[in-house]
Amino acid sequence: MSKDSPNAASPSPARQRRSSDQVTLSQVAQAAGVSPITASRALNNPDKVSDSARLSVLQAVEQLGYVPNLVAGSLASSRSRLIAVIVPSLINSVFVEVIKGLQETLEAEGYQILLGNTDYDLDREYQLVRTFLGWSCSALVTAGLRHNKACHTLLANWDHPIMEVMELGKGMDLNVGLDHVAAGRCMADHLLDKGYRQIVYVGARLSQDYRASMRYEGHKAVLKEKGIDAPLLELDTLGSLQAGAEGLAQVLVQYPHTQAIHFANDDLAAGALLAAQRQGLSVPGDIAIAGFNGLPLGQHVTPQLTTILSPREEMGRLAAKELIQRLSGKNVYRRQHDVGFTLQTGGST
Amino acid sequence: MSKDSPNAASPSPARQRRSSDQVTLSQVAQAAGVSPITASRALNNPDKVSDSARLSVLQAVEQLGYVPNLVAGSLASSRSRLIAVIVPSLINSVFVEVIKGLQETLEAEGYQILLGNTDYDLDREYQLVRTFLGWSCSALVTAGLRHNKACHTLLANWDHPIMEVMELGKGMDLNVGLDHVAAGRCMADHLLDKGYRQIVYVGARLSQDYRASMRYEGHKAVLKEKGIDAPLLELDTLGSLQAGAEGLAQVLVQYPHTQAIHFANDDLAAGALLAAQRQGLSVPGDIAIAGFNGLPLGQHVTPQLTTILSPREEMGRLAAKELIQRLSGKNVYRRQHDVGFTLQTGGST
DNA sequence: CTGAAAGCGCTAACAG
DNA sequence: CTGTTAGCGCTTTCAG
Repeated sequence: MSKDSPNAASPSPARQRRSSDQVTLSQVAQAAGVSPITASRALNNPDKVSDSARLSVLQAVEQLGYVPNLVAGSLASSRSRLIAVIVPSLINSVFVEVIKGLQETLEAEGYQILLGNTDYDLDREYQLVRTFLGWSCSALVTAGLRHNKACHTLLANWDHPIMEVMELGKGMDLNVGLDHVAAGRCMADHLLDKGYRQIVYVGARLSQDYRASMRYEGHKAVLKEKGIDAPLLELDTLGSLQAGAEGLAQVLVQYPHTQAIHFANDDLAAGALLAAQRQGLSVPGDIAIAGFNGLPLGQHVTPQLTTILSPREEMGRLAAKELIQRLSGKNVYRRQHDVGFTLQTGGST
Repeated sequence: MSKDSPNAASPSPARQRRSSDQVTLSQVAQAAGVSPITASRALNNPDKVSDSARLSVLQAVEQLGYVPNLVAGSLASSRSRLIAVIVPSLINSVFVEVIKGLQETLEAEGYQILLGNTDYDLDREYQLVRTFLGWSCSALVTAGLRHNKACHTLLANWDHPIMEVMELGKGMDLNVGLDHVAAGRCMADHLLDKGYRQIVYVGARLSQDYRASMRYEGHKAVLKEKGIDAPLLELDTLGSLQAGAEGLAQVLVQYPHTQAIHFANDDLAAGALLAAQRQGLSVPGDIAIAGFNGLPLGQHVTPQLTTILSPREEMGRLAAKELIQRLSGKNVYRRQHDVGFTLQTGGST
């Protein structure tokens, strides 16, 4: 009268589930002549198992072609080794470089990246965060410190590490980035040093790329301190070489006496520089051009682009290292890391 | 004498698991006054539930701040809405553009991307595939048709869609890409048309970037047909503007009579073109330069770079669409899509 | 349209 | 070092 007897007139009828043909850990254990939990330990905590047990388990794994079901493991342990990474854009190479730094460091530690793209939409970010929390991610990385209210609430109540990268400020947990206002000031200082007084700041979609507008704030502050106007030209197209060329054209029309253009990034700046070249304008003779990011491109155009170099891959690597520290139980304090930036003076100013 | 009585002297002592404070679907159901399964249906199959039930469930979700546990759902249903995407590099913007196309299409359908980077290492690819299969991914996308044997076996026995992108050929399942040999032929034809006869092909790490070497094969075949030598210069550094500049320098030394350089990609070609500019070499007067990819950069340098445009984001979008078709049960046939390429003639040749 | 029961495959907790 | 037991939170199956 065993409960499991197939013929028993038990109240619960035999209910079958479509069992996938996947090899399970129990099968491995059986083949190895140990209990499932020992097989589990042989794979996840090899030290806590005898050599002979470990060996026969590994052998059985090989033989049966066992692939661990990570979903089941995560549910049971409520740990996933999944790291959510949320960026506003993949077109902008800047974020990709941060992802690269994150990825090479995290993957080496056995973490996997779950990638989300908000397209600069904070509501989208909230949706992504919800989804990712549902995957019991071990940690979450977002580009930027700004979130909508729902997202903020959700994250504030989440008890895993949160890493906010790119900019520096009052974050939710961990923070690795640089001071964009200071970067804007730095470049403005440089342009003033060089003797330019008629300076236009050109950016693209600043309401979205608010870090670029922080740089403009720094830029403007410096000029205001000297009593100099800081006109702003905002382009409607995304930052790109093409947009930079258009930016140059618009500046020449709207502000004909301009001596220097401070572009929000190197894509725009290089686009303008190459366009100037095509039009026979001398840089910096007719007009000086500066950018931000320190993309390789800027170092290969003639004249070399004056820009501010930000350590993007390094930012990703550092963020990943901090997270790994946290996830291994160390470093429980909130931490903020300023990765800094470097003014790179080229011939374009 | 209830089994669950906390004071019962039952043989199984009360074993507690650290229950996370997470709100569960059962709690939602209870708050809504329905059974868990009805709550589940209200969220996943809204049509199969009465309006009143759906409403009270959604209300309870809101009130309790319920976040679905996707891990548990996946385990129970063995479906995950996770798509594994494996690329060989994130530095090379080409793959990022494909990812972007995939991502915008997949995310719109509620799929999430699990990102892996092999660094051009097929063993690493195998490891990633194993891990990703463990997540019960709904489908897998890899860049390229080459896998090691273990990986091939694993994938051959996997019963979910597999999409191989970038190149065209005999794939495992679905395939979206372009013919790289033909692309190489196309550019070689163009260079011959223009009257060049001393042509060097310059690539970087061709054993890794085997698609570039397929293009070289096409290039070589065309030249051989005309009885013309097709010297190859292989750089040891990764493809970049810097490497392109070095490539130019090496060609000028090793093959001083060279009339044209066919570079494996636009990064190299643009790097060479900008370097030529700095050195006062005339392009194409002193030396002609051609690339591959159709990066925006090539259209902004002077002279414009002759290149072959490949529709990368489009490739990602198409791949995603095909996968979605397959995942919704349609389109059960093996499919191959040639996205083609376009010769873009610039002033550099 | 709704519900009860039975797992998905694995690991935490406890006991030997 | 090894095993037993009981879930993780959800969805499937079957039955109303």
